[in-house]
Amino acid sequence: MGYWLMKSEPDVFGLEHLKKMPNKTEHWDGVRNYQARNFMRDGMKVGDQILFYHSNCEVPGIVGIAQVVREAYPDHTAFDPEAKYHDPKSDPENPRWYMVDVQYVRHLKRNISLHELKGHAEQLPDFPLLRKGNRLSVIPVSEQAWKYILDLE
DNA sequence: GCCAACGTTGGC
DNA sequence: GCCAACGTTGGC
Repeated sequence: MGYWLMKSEPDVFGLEHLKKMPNKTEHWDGVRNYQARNFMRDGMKVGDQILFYHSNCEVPGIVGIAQVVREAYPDHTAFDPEAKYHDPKSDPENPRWYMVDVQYVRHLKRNISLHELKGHAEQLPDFPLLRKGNRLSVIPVSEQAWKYILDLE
């Protein structure tokens, strides 16, 4: 079983939004970073668990859990000239960007803020979120880090 | 709103 | 292939 962390801006699409979607499921479109794409396309499997992280907000941190319910397929929003994340270099014959479908699992009993996580940096040596300048929106999480973080809950 | 970090673009 | 310019992310 794989573990991941995905960032989202709660003002744009937060965990509450995901919970209210039909089937509590939404496609994770708009990823336009090659490293993040590769993690989604090559790494994510159905059933993988996701730490849902809120960024760019009052208290950035992990707020809940989601899971992968569909493996990577072309992000069609890249083909649409009207779409915010349109990419003229991506087309249906040769898609450049991919997305997965993500389903709401649950909120954490309490939010685990970035600030709090920083206090556990020693126990989370490989946790990319704590690295300076980290901007990836899709990040693999080790099983140890997954368990450690959920034990904080 | 500021700014550091970092990815991408494009001229050469 | 180098690197300056530029755009974006995201914490603060």
